[in-house]
Amino acid sequence: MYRTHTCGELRLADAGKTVTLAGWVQRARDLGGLTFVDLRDRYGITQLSFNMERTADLCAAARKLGREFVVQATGVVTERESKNAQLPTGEVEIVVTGLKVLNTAATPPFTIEDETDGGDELRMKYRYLDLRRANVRKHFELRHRMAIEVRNYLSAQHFLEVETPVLIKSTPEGARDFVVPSRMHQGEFYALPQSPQTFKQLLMVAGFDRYFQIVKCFRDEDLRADRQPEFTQIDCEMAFVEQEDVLRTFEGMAKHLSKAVLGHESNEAFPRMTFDEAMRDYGSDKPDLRFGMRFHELNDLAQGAGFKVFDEAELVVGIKAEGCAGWSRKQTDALIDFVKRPQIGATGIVFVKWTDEGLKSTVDKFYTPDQLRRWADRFGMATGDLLCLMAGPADQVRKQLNELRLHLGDRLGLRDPHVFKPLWVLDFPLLEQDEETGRWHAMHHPFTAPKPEDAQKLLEQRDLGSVRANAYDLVINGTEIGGGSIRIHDRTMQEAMFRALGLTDEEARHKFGFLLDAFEHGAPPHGGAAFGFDRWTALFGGRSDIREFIAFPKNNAGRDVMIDAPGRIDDEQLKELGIAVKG
RNA sequence: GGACCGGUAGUUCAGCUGGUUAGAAUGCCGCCCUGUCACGGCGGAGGUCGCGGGUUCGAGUCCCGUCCGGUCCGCCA
Repeated sequence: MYRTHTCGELRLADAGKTVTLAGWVQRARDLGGLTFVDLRDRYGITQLSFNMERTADLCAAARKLGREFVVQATGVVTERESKNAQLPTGEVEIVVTGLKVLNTAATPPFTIEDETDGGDELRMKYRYLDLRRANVRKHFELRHRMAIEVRNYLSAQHFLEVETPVLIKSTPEGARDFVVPSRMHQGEFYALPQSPQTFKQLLMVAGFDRYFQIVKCFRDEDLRADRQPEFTQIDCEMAFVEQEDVLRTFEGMAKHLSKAVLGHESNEAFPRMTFDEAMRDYGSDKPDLRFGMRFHELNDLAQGAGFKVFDEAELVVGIKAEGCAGWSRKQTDALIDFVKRPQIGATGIVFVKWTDEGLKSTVDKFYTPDQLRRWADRFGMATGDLLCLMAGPADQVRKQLNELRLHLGDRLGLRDPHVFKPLWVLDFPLLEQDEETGRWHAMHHPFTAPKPEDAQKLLEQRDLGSVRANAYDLVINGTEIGGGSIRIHDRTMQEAMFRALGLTDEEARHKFGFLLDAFEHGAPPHGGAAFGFDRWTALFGGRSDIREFIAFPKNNAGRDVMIDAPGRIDDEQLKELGIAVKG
């Protein structure tokens, strides 16, 4: 037997017991006649004590222990002469009577401590050492609790967990697929699923009624701090439901997770906003509602005064930064620099500040104090506030002002990671048009049903841009946590959708014939949702980088720097697969 | 595909408008120390300044290219 107890459980009440512990050497402190060793495992740290007078040989051995050696120690639990209140086990120590080195260890390249000296690159290369750190491990404990509670909730709601295949067929709609060559069918490829979408719909046709799965999904697209090529989704589908049923079910799940995992309890219904409202009031389809700064449009009050930038703009819109009227020229210039960066690409900001001397703007020569007064009224402005106004093409300027709003939220400390503000965004457009090619793309995915009142437009392929979908996103703190829709369950409608997306009937049959066929065999009305499990966990963990919550993540170039993947394969393997690689 | 930030000791970093032997902290090694817990004291080793080219009397420092890491835009049905 390697151990009788873990390193986190012994207390004063255990004094006198003879125990055996096993773990890693966190640190050894050699005081000359006395040596202390902090022994660490997943559960905590327990101090081992060695005394030169009583057990000289053991003490000598303890002095030779290096950091991260794996050792087994037997001894008597003893009350400490000087206690450590910082440690749960701090009142006791093990007076060691037997010590065995189970394995030595090279000096680690960074310290295994909460405040490590290791940079990201090293931490990822030696991820197995990084994961020894308590504050990294706690991310996985959180992830575990989240998964357990998702299962608890959904199971109680009669959802059935079903596994769907990972080797499927490429359907190049939307994201790029990862493909896997087939040895038995040379020249043919499987694809890894971007989501189990069609399979879960088929499970509805199968009459499973309610399905879920915590499942890996794959998308061959560029990475971000919150985007990995393989990620985990809480994937759900329900039969015989309308949008309201789905929203209620998953609002319930979000509240359950919040309560069970974070201890936050609330009976308040999540606020709801249509896509159009979100874009108009926040310039984003995922507004961060932890703070205000709602957009207000000023075309009617600001145009026609001879200020060309405003007069010629499609939209004049602004936000109010409370208490920022005292900002210096340098500070406001920094905001202008921020929005002028190529990533945002705005041309500038017009400021209006309300100080003790009254309203003052950077465009005073075009507007009377009375006019500025009317602007101020629209924003509910008070002394000390600062207005930031931007103008330009509507879509563009909304997007730019959204960036400025989030930036100001950060600067003013209004985005507290421990405050959670959920929001349902509803009524997304079914389709969006590619500006260059003029082609229509599904905004959510091609299985999303149009709103019943817009269904005729889709069937007749007219006015496609105005077709709304029964699609919804769950947004928390400005992060898209998940989304879903009521699906098409009718062959004719699904064919109309594929046609709108520019697929010929033949292409549609070739790619999705199995689904179209299934719709002719008694497909029930159904709908569902999917949630980004990594993102949700990171959010509850107060972080925005999902890599911190994935045991072995990829770097920003899609590489696993620990195992050095992707890598080349042998010529022999290539030959078996019938694949020739250039270069 | 694009923009920006970074790369100097095992590690985290400093190194000014170019200047002679490139520093600190920590880690590591050695010696000392009987109540430490970030133990303490003394001593020591440790560097192709990512790589290549250029400018210059002289480059860690300036310029060009390149590689690596990170953030973002595009992309992500």
